[in-house]
Amino acid sequence: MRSSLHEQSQANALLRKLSSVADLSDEEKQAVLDLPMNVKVVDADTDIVRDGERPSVCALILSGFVCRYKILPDGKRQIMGFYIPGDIPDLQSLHLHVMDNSVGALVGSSIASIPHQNLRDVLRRYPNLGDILWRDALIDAAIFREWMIGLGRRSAYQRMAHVLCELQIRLKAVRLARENGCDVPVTQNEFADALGLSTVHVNRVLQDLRKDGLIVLRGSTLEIPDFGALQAAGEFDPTYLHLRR
Amino acid sequence: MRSSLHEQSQANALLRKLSSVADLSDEEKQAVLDLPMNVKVVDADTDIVRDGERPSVCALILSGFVCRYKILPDGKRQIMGFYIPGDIPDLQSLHLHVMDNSVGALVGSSIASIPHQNLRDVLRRYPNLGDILWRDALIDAAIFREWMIGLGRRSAYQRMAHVLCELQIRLKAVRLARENGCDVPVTQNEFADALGLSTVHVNRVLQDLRKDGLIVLRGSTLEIPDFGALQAAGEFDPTYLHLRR
DNA sequence: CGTACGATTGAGAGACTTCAACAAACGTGG
DNA sequence: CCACGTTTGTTGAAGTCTCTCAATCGTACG
Repeated sequence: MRSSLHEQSQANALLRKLSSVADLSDEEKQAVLDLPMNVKVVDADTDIVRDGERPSVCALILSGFVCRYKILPDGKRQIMGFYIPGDIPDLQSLHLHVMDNSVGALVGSSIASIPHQNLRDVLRRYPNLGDILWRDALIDAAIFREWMIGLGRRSAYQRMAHVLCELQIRLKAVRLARENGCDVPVTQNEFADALGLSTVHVNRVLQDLRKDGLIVLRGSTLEIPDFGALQAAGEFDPTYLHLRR
Repeated sequence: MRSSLHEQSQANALLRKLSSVADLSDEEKQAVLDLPMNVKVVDADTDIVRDGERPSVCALILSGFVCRYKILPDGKRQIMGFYIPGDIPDLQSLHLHVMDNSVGALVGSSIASIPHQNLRDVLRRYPNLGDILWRDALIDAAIFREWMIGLGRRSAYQRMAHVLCELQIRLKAVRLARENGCDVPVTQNEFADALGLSTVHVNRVLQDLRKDGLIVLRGSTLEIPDFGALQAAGEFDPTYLHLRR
């Protein structure tokens, strides 16, 4: 049997995520559940896919926390996005054969590999499902654009506030956040590489946000006492996430 | 008749573009040519789609030069990409109903509107064509990522060199560039908003690039005497454009 | 031939970086 | 369960890339 109870609960991460951006019929849901998945557990700081590779599977995140990044010739790193359970950070490999960036786990994560071929078969059979995944890829792109805006035109303080709002909302959409906070297993160094800043400056900006009472951050535990205030500080408008309702 | 000779030559812009990233069968080509298109001419500095709108058509660029941008609450602008003939800058609207950015013409341009419904019908009928457009959207996203890298981790000088390389290669892919140069109808102010810089600094960086013999730029006419040198200066690696061969 | 937009220049200011050191937290083995 | 090493966070000071302001210059077009 393809869909053991165990695998179903795993695929649910994907269903939960897809449901947060679109409607699925029961038949489509079952088709997703029937997708063959090879689960593996990866340690923190381990690559899931590497720049230049030509994957034949897609990686669905079941648990953990993952980022997309690229290392420049001079060793600098740019993190281009964070990915959470339910996300498929290398969905692009379905149509773009060579990876132009790497994907790595920030903490121990469990990852399900879905062969491209099976995915393609299902999408041909259920075109609506294809549209939903396409839509998902477009939301990914919308997030890139929003980050570009931050990198190009927002201050360090705003950028940090913005990314924390984004993570809170995205985690909440898949029920992985508390009402006024969430778990953000991202080091200051990683935030720096995501926000185009130095680690030192990230540290100072976080202190400012704390001083202003916008966040309480101890280790990876983030509390947001007043989301509206943080949102205003970061000019965060969730439209770009294209969540339903 | 849908496909008059005139319209065919227009749709060719799209075919030329799609052919630069994937293979199309004759039947698929004809399906593209048969797409109904409503052509309009827009002036420079005119919006084609606006942030917040819910378009029911996609805009195919037949001629001209277009950018995707967003205005921030404080009036700052971030340009998130340049679009050239053959591009469909608002293809996302097919699956993302609300625009989260605007698209505007930088110079007088002619734009063909293709109703979503017709596009959807063709893509259902020719799933391979759907994959090709999806692929195109993924390349768009890859360009966003590359710009993010620039904004986050590259110097102003590198960023400028990089964007000029990108434009030259993309224009060449649709036969709109000379062997060692092209026409770039972008003001220094617009480059500034694209690269996350001030106009003044763009001006100085351009002078540096000229001084170093990497570019000859008079008005909108760009000459690149030694592409390899400009490429090296901007750390430009065309992989992310996912062009064929 | 004036007007307007884009390009250019100079000078001073500011946000963020780099370097370098130290403190705290964490995990792991004895 | 403590000791120790490694990772992560914090602080200070000096430096720099890029910005802002504000004026001037060039040039295309009506």
